[in-house]
This record gives sequence, structure tokens and C-alpha cells, in this order.
Amino acid sequence: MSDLLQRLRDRGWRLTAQRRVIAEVLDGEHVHYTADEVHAKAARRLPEISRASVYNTLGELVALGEIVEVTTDGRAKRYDPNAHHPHQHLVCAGCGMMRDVQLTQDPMAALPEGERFGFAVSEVAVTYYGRCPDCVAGA
Amino acid sequence: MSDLLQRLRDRGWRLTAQRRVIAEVLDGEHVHYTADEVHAKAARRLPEISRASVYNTLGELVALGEIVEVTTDGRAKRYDPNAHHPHQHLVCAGCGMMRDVQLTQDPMAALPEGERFGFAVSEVAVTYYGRCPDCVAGA
DNA sequence: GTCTTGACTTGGACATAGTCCAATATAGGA
DNA sequence: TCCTATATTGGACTATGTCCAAGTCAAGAC
Repeated sequence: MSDLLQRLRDRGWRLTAQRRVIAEVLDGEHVHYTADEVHAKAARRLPEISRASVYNTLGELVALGEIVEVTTDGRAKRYDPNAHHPHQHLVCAGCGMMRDVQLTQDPMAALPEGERFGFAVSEVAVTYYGRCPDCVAGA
Repeated sequence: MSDLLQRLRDRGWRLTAQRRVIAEVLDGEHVHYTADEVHAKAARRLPEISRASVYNTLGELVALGEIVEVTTDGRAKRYDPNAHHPHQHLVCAGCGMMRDVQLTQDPMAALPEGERFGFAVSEVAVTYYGRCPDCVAGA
């Protein structure tokens, strides 16, 4: 993620303070923040940053393939900066916490040709649901 | 689905006109309506039905395991009455249309023990994304 | 058939997540 | 330093979903 700003500059992005702060917030190992969480964390460094800029920037980063939008429940979308390493997600049904997981089989291979109904299938998302150790202990 | 009303009655449900109409709307082969779509279709038969009743009834049916709530994008949740036959979903990124699909491998088997991080994993959802024949032709 | 009662329904206010837009500010090239 | 296309801003607006007090009604008791 450290060279993200360089890649964006190479693509003709204007490097504003807002974009820089948002990129910094997303820089981390197992980060899956909602747009509002990104906004709150960004605002600690740049108090006047607007929600609109956060939504704009996240949308642009998704379009560029630098981050991935993840929807697990019907709540807020989360943004996953680990876009360059294919992986799936494990979600706690209690607290919503998310972890990246690696599968031993390619899920795309599990969908036979006869079940594609003429679709041009391009992506697959696998989400596991359960209770994290904290929520199991708490319940 | 035809015996759904009987099952509900057996569980002590009051059989109201609203619940009957909602159950009828959900009765179909490959139906994946949003709550608002269910409300619109129900209102054609029972014009005074309220949105609150639709949300209440759908929530109760989900809790009873008679239908399954499906979230694919960040938009409205969809409700899948095909709850008694395990399956996954294929979604058109263009128009949002959904199909049920059967996989050749159990996706739960693809998550090794070492990737469970102490979670009590109970469910898995696999969603394939692509473009349906109509959207491919239209684009 | 009528009564009774607790479960169900209703409309509207409220909450949350996200989008849109016109006015303003600014990064970066000339 | 200036210019201008691009980015940011606040606030209004939309979509989806939740909550609640008041009124209604299904179905068991008689």
C-alpha cells in the first residue's frame, strides 16, 4: 500500500490532502472499515474533511481496482485494501468483525458450465459466517 | 411452499390476510424479491397492506428458516423462498437479476481448520457475479 | 353465534447509508 | 505568479429499514 500514492499520481490523480489521509487510513494489514469509519479516522488528522470526499475517493479507488468493496450483511459496505491478493472473508455474526481467509480450492471451479445460464461470469465472493472467539465467550 | 401456511399455523401463527398474501407472493420457483417488491405485489391484492407488516412478516419467516435473506450488493436485501434446498447465487452486475445455482463442491470444505481463527463457523454464502445474456447483448 | 383478549397491523416518525449538486477552493502546469 | 480543470464542501435529497403507540381482528372459550 505504501506505493499507492505513487501509482495514483502515475494515473494522473491530483494529490490532495484529503486523498492522502484516506490512503493512510486504509494502509494496514487486516483493515475492513466502513465509509463512516474511514471518515472518522481521516477526520482525526484532517478535521474539516467531508463525508462526500470520503465516498468519492473510496468509489474512485474501487474503480481503479486498488481496494475492494465488501458487502456482508445489509449494513454499511466495507472497504478492503488487500485487493492485489485474492482472498475471501470470515465474518462474525455477533460483532461484524471480519478476517481475510485463504481457500484451498478455487470457488470458480465449483460452478459447472451447465449452471451458468449464459452469464459471462467474472467474479466470485465466498463469505463464511460464524462467531468469533470473543463473541462465543461473551454469549 | 404450498404447505407453508399449514406449517405456520402448526407453529401457532395467527393466519391474517396480510400474511396469507405475503406467502402467496413468495410462492414461486426462482423468486428473489426485495421487501419493497414484495410490498408492491402484495398491495395489488390487499391495497391497504403496510410496509411495516411486510418487514415484520419477512423477518419472522427468516427467523423460522422458511425463507433466506440474501445480500449481494449494498442495495436492498432480497428474500429467497427456496430455503429447504441448499444452493448459491449467480447475480447480474448489470440489472441485478439473480438465479439459483448448484455447486459441484461443498464450499465449507474449502476453508481449512488453520484459517478459522477460533471462529465457530456455521454458514457459507457463495455469490457469482457476471452479466446475464440480456445485459451482454444490450451492452 | 358472541365475547374476549392478546397477537397483529397500521401510519408516521425516526435512523442509517449513500447520492447529488452548485458554490468554493486548490494542485500543478504554463 | 497566474490560470483552470479538477477536487472539496455542506446540505438537501433518496433509499432502505426500524420503532412505537393506538387501533384491529383471529381464533379459542363459552
